[in-house]
Amino acid sequence: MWKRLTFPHFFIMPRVKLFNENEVLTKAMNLFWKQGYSATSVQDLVNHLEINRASLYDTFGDKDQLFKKSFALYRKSNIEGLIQFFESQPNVKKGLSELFDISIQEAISDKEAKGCFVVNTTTELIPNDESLIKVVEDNKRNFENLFYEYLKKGKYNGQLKTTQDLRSLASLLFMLYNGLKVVSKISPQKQELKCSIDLALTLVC
Amino acid sequence: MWKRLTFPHFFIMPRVKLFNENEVLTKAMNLFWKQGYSATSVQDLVNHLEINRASLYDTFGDKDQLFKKSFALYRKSNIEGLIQFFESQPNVKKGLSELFDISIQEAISDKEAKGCFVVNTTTELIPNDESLIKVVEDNKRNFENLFYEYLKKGKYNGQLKTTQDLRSLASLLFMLYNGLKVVSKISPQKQELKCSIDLALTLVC
DNA sequence: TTGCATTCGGAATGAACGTTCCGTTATTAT
DNA sequence: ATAATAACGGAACGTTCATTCCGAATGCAA
Repeated sequence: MWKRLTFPHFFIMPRVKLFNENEVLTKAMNLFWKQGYSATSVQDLVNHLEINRASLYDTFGDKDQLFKKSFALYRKSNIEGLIQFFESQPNVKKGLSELFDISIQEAISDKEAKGCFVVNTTTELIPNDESLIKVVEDNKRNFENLFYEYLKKGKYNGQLKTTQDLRSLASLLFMLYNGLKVVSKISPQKQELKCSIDLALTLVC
Repeated sequence: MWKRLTFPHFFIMPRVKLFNENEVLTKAMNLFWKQGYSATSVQDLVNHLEINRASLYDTFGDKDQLFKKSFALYRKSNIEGLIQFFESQPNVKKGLSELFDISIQEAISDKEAKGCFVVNTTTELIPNDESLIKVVEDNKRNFENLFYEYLKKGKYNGQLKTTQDLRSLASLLFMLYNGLKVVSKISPQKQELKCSIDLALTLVC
């Protein structure tokens, strides 16, 4: 951060940050994701982020703000990842199938079994934290719209023959996605999860 | 609680509890259900349960044990409720439809939007609390088995014509149930939820 | 080199945490 | 009435909580 004085030839360049703000925010995101808001203490954060207490407060504000920035980072990369994925999958039926397969694979691979940060936050803090309600509603709308547009694309190019209401189908897929993220924390068994999902995806035909 | 001395004609009946243990446990269950484990302090419990701090510790042990007893009470009434419900619904297709309808209605009616205690606990404490893993696994198995037996009954009495694998269908229903409980916390809108569920239930035919 | 803005390490803050303890009160069989 | 016992109210325990503060260290422009 620079401070520009009255005379433009007076510039003061103080000591620079010794850490990368995005890297640290990612670390915070992973810790909140794993442990939730309440169970994560500032001391936990100081330990895992490997920055000073004061630096944490100077850079990110208090615990609340750091959590919200971490949560925003997660949602952003989640949504952007989904957009990119759909763009990379011209076959809608195969794309949806692959999307859930990847989710299952991620759930199995994650030894910390963190599940989904949005799902975890929803069940932990909604509706007690009013400032988060709009955020998760918005996230839901975004997800469902992406599903809907993708389904619509498949319908119009003839890949999907279904006569079901695509809005309902989109919100069902979102609901299923949430359910998968919960069940994955209980028993992350590939075959069982895959059978359930494949069965549900017979609705997309 | 009695203490029987050596000579059976010496009985001592001390002051009795001034509260109903089950009523208090139900209150604790509702508070943990609403707020989660970490966000609920012992002071919160003392306030809401309207019993003394010492009585709480004397009767239920520490916070951990009180939580686990509350959680067990929830699971027990949940499972027993499901068993009774299925027994009261001879028509399997209609029974499943009604079950989810009731869940949706409950979600909309609950102004506290507590969701499902098991789902909330799973996302908050699994897998960080090892002692709970078996418990939620067991709960999942119970639910899926109840779904499975109910589906099997429908299949054999001719109500269901589906050729799908009933085990997969049962675990899909459980996954869907979990998803519903999450989405209900975000936007408890009857019509949207019902459309999604009805669409999914076309798989049970 | 000097001066300054910022980071850093760590102590310090007061409040809240879970838990324990104790003196008092209440209940019941004798 | 008395003795015995548990519930009760509330203070007190040591710990951890989120947050603030301060002196020292650091890096950059002049």
